[in-house]
Amino acid sequence: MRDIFISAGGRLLADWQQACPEGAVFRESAALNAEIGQALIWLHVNADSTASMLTDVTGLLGRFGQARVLVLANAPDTNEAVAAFQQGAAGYCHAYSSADVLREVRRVVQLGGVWLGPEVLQRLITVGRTLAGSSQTKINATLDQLTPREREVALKAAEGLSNKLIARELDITERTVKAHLTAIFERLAIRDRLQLALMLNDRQG
Amino acid sequence: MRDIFISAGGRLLADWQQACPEGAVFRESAALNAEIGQALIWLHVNADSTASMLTDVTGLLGRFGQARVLVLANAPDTNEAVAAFQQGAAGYCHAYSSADVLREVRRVVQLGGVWLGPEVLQRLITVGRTLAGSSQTKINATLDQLTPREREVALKAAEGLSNKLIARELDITERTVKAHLTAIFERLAIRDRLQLALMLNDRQG
DNA sequence: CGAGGTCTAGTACCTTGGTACAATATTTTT
DNA sequence: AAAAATATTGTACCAAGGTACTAGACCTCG
Repeated sequence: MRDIFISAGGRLLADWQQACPEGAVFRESAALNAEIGQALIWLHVNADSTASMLTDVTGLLGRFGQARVLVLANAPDTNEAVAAFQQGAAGYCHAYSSADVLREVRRVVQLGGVWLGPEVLQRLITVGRTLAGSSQTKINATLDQLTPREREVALKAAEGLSNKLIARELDITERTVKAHLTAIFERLAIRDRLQLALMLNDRQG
Repeated sequence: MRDIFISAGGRLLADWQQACPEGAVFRESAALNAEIGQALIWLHVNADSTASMLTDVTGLLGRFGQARVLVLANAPDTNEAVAAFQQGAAGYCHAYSSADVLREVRRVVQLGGVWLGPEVLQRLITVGRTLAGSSQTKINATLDQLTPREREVALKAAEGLSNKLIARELDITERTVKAHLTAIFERLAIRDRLQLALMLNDRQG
């Protein structure tokens, strides 16, 4: 797995070079255009550019689906770290980490894992899991507004089943399915089954 | 917040009673039919019934959106615990936990938190986060199969926008949007935009 | 018992989504 | 330079989704 560093400075810090002797450096993410395959992209950012960092992470992952992106922060910040992970980053660590630490990070990420520092870990447990929970209860609160039969129809529609199939599975006519759906849409104040699917399948919190 | 215990035995263990003097017991989840409001449901299960436990958790949450479900396991198992949380459980602990532990669990859950034992915690971090990561890369791999323009259309369609709106936003005709979508459906081997939304919005791993 | 909610369903109609069968221009790849 | 991929659009057509208006059967609650 190739190591690619993206740093405005355009040069490798000593520890980076020690950890990844083969690493290549680019000044900006836009400079990457070739076929890089399953690369490991180290994105070096400084504290005042969270927004652009996030854009870069999503951008890179969008362009190079096989790659994994790691963020190297000059001034690590837990909020920024959480944001980075939410964008799909595979790791977030101090830019001035020792070569030993970097090698460890590299190993974990290369094996398909995600590298988390202790503070971030703590945040992800509390925030992340709380959000997941609240998301679940939000979905239940949504379903709560519906009658039992409507719930059945709503769940099947949100899975992507057609009216015809739902009708067959519930042993009612397609017309009745439509009746339920119309009621559902009105009660939940949404337009169509796609909105319903988005409401019921959204586990982001 | 009322405490409701569901246990095949139909009686409270000593420690449960000590932790929740007001707790009511039922022999099965089906017995619950009244309006229970914001209850705390303790679901007692034994090791050989993971499947039915999960059904009960989802069932209870479906019927009582306001309630929070805790699982009490005779023989705690990490896999089962993870499964329980994925179904929306707010806690998973040993059925023979001491009253002190139960009170602590209760407090956390009541405050909107999720109670995690140390082993489960470890699992959720490694497994949970890895899955989240792989889910993200899976989405990127999906988008990778599309041309840049198709990606734009796909993302907007997955957000729930109509063809007309997508056309307006991208400043092309609705016909062109349809052309892109047809190409997208064929390449991803799916039937319609709802399947697309499910593919691109699924963050479950 | 009557009011209201739930579940069911018919007919009719309109809108949206998706496909078939094209065609043209531009860019990229070979 | 030729071939292939990409981006655009047209006309036409059919299927599916959704709404309007309506209505009977059943159940629960005051």
